Amino acid sequence: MGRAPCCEKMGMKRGPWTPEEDQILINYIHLYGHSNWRALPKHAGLLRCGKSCRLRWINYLRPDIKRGNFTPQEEQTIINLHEVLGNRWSAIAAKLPGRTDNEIKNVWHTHLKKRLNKNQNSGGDTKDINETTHEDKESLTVDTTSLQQSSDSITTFDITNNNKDDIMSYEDITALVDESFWSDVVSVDNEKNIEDWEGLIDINSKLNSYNNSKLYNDDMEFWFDILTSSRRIEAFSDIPEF
DNA sequence: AACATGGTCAACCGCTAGTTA
DNA sequence: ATAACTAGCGGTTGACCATGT
Repeated sequence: MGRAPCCEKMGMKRGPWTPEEDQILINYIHLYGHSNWRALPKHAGLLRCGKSCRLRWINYLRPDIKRGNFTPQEEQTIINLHEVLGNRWSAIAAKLPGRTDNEIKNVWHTHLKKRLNKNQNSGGDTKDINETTHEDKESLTVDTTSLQQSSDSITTFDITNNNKDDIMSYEDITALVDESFWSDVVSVDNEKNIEDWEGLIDINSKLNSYNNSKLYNDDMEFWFDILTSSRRIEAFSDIPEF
């Protein structure tokens, strides 16, 4: 695959955007949209590369951007989604209207990660998913408060083993994350109940596949299987470290 | 007041996936 | 089938600011 030539080689401007540049970009996008980022700066008369324009628009100039501090609910949502999705900032951002992946990433690295580490050291129960233990995998709780923009109610998906008969359905899990995201990585028929593929999942073989980077070249597919199948598998301690 | 240190965040870099010719 | 190209993503950097010494 080829690579687009770097903007600095084209004599493009870099660094912080000026209010004038912002205005030019806003005006242009309002008039013509942004169907082609690469051509946009040229047409708009900006000495920036398309990448830079796109980033500026998405992270700062978009009219639906929500500025200001994150609410405790938003922070909790990030923490919970991060536990499920990992560093998929764009997927997390999709669940936080008005927030950008860059912003969420920054908040995570500057606030939330430290807070979690603190909690961890003081006996807290929230851990990085890469370090999750058997017990952790059995008690992942996802608070989707902010997923429901039009509702004040809190919907919580509890996939603990407190109720072993209550299998988390595929629909439950897909409700947690962006549909398009899951449709990309899950190859199971949507109509099937999770129980239909009980027995098909063998954790060890999946781990082998994962390690071979053949079938599980996407971490989320791997974790999706782990999250769903772990409800059924007693001997989680057999999972090798990787 | 001057300097050091740490936190924050906008922007850049390098890569991959998807699309098109 | 392949190469060229673009959009988008996540990791990283560095400038700026606040706070501490």
